[in-house]
Amino acid sequence: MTLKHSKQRDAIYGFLKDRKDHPTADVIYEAVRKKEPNISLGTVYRNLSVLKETGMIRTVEVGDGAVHFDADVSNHNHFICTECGCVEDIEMKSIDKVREIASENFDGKITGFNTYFYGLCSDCLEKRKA
Amino acid sequence: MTLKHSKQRDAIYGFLKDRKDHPTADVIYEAVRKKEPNISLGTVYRNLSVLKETGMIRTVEVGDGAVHFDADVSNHNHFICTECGCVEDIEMKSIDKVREIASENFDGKITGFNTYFYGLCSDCLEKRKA
DNA sequence: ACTTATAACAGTAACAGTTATCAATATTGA
DNA sequence: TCAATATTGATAACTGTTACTGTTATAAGT
Repeated sequence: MTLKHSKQRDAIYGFLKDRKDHPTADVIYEAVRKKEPNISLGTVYRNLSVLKETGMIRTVEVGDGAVHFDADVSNHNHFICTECGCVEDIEMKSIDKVREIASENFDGKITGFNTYFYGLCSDCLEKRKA
Repeated sequence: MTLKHSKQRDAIYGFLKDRKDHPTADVIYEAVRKKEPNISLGTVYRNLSVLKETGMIRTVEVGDGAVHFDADVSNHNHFICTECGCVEDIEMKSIDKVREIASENFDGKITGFNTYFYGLCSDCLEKRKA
């Protein structure tokens, strides 16, 4: 199945790649609709899944029921605020050490991992102090 | 809202605490039905959510669309096989170091984290070799 | 440019997991 | 035993997502 070009897919990826938050399919749909008013929600889901398969985007499982999407496929992890639900990137040098530690105690083969951090984002932390 | 005792909740927790896999609500429902044939799926969901709120169980977000449940609330992490989808506990001494590393590069407050490991479980690894 | 093959589309119905509603029942404390 | 209310079973509703269908857009060959 060779990919064909489509402006809908362009619009979706174009929107996502400028983003550092991690929108859901629904948010992406509403946003892309401003450029492509006739786009269908099904098209958004279909293309997000194609983009994921081709490795252009990744998914982030926040645990709120919906899947979030991230056009930054570099090796990084995520922080989820338990108060406002926002999702932020979190940079960690030396996190790859984690895989080594885990592999020592496991007899299968570990190919990758995701770490999700929970807590209060700096905004919510500020609001609590006030 | 003070909790009242219920045999349905007992049955659910009783089933879950003997388990080292991480069943979904649906699996729990089918299993508990053998002891409590009249139990409703809604009751299962309701009690799982109560048990989680009271800290007796925790949820595991495997990323397969359904929420998995774990009666082991001790500090441990999970491995998800990308082939068969099974979920296993993974023991890691010194994983708490991860939080420290992450906190250094983040200006909110990190209260906890979950790491999900992906790869091939020992069974699937064996099958591939054969 | 015209044709053909097929990926992608919009629209919508269907689906899975979960939550909410509600009248009836079970548990608790007085 | 009685009243207060948490819990229940049954079911309807809701949400995020996927599948289906007839139509349109894209790419490649002529």
